[in-house]
Amino acid sequence: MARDDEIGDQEQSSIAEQRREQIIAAAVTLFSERGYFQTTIEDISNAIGVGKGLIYRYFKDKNDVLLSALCSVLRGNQQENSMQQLSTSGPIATLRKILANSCAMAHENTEAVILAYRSTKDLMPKQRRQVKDIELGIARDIELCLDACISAGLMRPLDVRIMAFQYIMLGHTWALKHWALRNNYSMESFLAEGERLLLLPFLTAAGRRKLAAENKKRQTLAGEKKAAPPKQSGRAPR
Amino acid sequence: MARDDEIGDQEQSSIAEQRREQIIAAAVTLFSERGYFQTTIEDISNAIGVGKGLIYRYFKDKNDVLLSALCSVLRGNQQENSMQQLSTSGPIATLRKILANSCAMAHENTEAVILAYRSTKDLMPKQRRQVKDIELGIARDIELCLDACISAGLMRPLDVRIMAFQYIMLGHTWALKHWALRNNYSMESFLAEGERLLLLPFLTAAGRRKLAAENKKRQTLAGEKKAAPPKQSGRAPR
DNA sequence: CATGCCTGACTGACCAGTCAGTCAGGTTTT
DNA sequence: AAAACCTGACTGACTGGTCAGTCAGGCATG
Repeated sequence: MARDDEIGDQEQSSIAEQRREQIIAAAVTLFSERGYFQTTIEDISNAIGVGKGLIYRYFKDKNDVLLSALCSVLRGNQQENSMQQLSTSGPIATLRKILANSCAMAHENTEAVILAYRSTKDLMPKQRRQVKDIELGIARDIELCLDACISAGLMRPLDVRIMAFQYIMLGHTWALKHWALRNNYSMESFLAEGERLLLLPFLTAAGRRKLAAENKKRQTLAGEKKAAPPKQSGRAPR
Repeated sequence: MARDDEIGDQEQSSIAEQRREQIIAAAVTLFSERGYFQTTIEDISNAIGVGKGLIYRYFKDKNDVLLSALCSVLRGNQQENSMQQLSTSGPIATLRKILANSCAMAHENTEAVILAYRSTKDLMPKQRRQVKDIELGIARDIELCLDACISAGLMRPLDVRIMAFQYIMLGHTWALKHWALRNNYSMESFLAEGERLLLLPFLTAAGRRKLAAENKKRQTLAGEKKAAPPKQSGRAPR
């Protein structure tokens, strides 16, 4: 039915691989909305208009669907990060990009982030390990970047492991506490305040100079593309 | 069977109220361990050595048990905080106490914190509101304390709402990411680094003086009770 | 014997996972 | 080119099992 009209942006060729992706996509949506245990395999198969039995051609069992869904979610933002990890711009720019990506990702996939916190424990221990290793990988990347800033004299020495998790948690907080924050902040203002809390205070004089220079450059370079660099946070009225 | 031998430390008089507490305690433990959907009502009743039907004398249905369990968990640390909110010592000391309580609570009730993140969505919308209101109350308390610090000139102005959630999330992070942090940090070293990230950088000169004075006083006052005030974080080897 | 705490067998709904069977498309044979 | 044959993706009725919630009856106490 709707098989041929939505391919084209997919790089995966194999038709079987496409089905797999399709199932995972539906699973992420449904698990996010209703939770793992309140979603039946039939819900998933109905969502993509196939029979129940077909799911079991592609996945061992329901738990296997969950594992794939969670991995897909987690890898979603790991990729975005590591792509630009040792980017051409300096380590401070990279750090900012990490914060920005983390928030943007949490903004667009709020439900998926929540799903990860909700359902990781429903996996078997070995699968849980797998999911955690992905997150550790993300943390490691951030640590490297922080280390780079510190040894370049741009940032004061600090515990990079804990700071890395603070960086990760900034985006997660935006997703997990959206019910308390969304009314009062835009994602941009939240991110700006995040930088003010997790980046600015730890820069050395040199680091601050670098940051200012980057801001200036970006301002001139981008011209009028965006009015002003985020400066004031949108504090809530009440 | 095991009905009479474990009462006595309970201050609640009504025998019915005691049963309720007993059920909630068992529910918190079991839900934490296995999750809401993988815990049966019979599991709970067996855990306290009563029949299944009895649970329904005290709770409308299984969901009602979950609500009570979650509220019990959340109220656990709200109380501890607000007790000392407008404490006799200054607002900075209070702020530190909030961080310390948050971490200590997360340390002792790791599973319960995780439970809250896992299962709040399994409540009905109205009940969910209830749980969130409790957390908003906690945030409000912290905001007040931050405001007090700022208007006393001890802390530089910042967005107190977001900072309040950073404070809450510090403890939650200790619980949620314990699998990555517990090997490398003691709760004390984590807390110390937390202060270094979320308190110290935002103090004014006056604030830092105040903090130093408090540390000194506590050091002399407590004598040799504890060797040194936390100074170096225990960064991990690998 | 009456009151009320308590029990656990029972019911009905629900669902993961299975499997015999269908059918559209391709390949070989005539 | 037509007929016979094959393949494997796909279906959905079915099974076996689980569990929330009920209720008739048990037991203890006053």
